Amino acid sequence: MQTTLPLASVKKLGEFVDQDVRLRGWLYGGRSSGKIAFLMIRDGTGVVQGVLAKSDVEDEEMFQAARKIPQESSIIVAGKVRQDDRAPGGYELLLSHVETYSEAGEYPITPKEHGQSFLMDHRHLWLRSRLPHAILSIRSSVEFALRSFFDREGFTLVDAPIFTPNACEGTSTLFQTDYFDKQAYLTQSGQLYMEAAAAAFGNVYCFGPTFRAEKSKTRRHLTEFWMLEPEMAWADIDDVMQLAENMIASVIGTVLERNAADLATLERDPAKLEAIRPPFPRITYAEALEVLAKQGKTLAWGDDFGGEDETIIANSFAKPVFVHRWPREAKAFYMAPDPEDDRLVLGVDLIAPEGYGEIIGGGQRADSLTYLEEQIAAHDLPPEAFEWYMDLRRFGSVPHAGFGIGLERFVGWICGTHHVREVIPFPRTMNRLSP
RNA sequence: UCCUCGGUAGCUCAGCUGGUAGAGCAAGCGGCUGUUAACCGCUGGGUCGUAGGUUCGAGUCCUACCCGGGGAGCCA
Repeated sequence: MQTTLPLASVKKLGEFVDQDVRLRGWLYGGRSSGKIAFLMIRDGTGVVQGVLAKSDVEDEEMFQAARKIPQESSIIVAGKVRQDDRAPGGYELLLSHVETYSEAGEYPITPKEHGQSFLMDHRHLWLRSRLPHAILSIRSSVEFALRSFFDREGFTLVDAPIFTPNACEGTSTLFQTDYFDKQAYLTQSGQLYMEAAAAAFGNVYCFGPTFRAEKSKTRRHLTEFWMLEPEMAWADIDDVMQLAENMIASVIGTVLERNAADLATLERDPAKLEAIRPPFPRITYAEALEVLAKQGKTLAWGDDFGGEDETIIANSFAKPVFVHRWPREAKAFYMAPDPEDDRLVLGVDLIAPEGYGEIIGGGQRADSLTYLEEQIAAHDLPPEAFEWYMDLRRFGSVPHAGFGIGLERFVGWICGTHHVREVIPFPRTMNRLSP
């Protein structure tokens, strides 16, 4: 074949209309009749229909061979790009040459329906299919948009460690591992490290995998998930809410701009995302209890919300909703006390619309050394594990605040997926460690 | 850990009050010049999750266990 032909990609076919090009990819599927064959060719950037007419190819042998190429074989083709409304995507390739680089065995994922479990067992192959491809493309945009947003806002990326020496919020949900002659744990959160970094750089964030050994089997849980955690020095709970809503609006704007085709593949209505503009509603924990009571769901003061409660609250608003000022017992030891009500701490959660639940948790951190010492004792935590953390209050303590956003819940909401395992390339859940 | 639903061909499933295994798709062969999860014909394909039990006879009923889906608690 003529290797001098320009190499095209499916995404850029529009630049080669009426030209002969080469394309390298995989056979996604196809149909054929006696004298014409349609090959769906996938190259990673998209899928294009190749049309192979018996009269157009170099010899009949190539036509007969091309009809029988097994699904997902890697192929190199040549042909003329043509605009045609009959083709999905608007362009098709009038093939003159089809060459198999590596013939595939019997491919397990067929065009018919499969169960979740079967597909996840073949996740390494399932990634090639349209829906996972669209979802993971959006995930890539979200990560890009998050980093861009924080970079524009003047935040410094400071990577937090994955191995941590001590159980900071109880051991039951931590993965334990041997670390030479000691025990180590996989990180649950980079927050305490970000508090240290904020005193060095001002505004910082970390972004990486975190681990929870919770035996949770729900559509919102993974044992390994990605979390982005910004932390700001000289900041309070209101700064947290403002940063969070600007971040979410910015990311959604990027996805709407870059991934319109992916959202269409997922049949996700962009109008629901276009409506997500700041400011988001802000209600206190006490007000949230009233919202629930009006819907006939009465909770005692101090109770945390279940998944169903979060959905009721979310459905009462058109946008994501902040719930702030929580009972001290419901939140972690490092939360700053509310100066106006000592039963409360300055924590804030953001509940996503449409039942996607809590996607952000954060708040203002306690900056008083004596208050923190009391809280560590009250929570029965080993004080020696927090010596370095207490140093942050001994050497120039400032009001500071931050939050963590769960990437998979965020992407799941944007994509409208049923389960968070669909939005991470290789999910880790209680019952799945491979592929 | 608890509650709940499920495990039958490569896949998705049907299989009635117990009577000896089915469909569609996939695969293989053949046909068809505009297909969109193409269509038409033919062919091959099974330790019914595992181990016991009841019965003349178990995919079907009983017991235990294993595996998976969904949910609760906890969380992002």
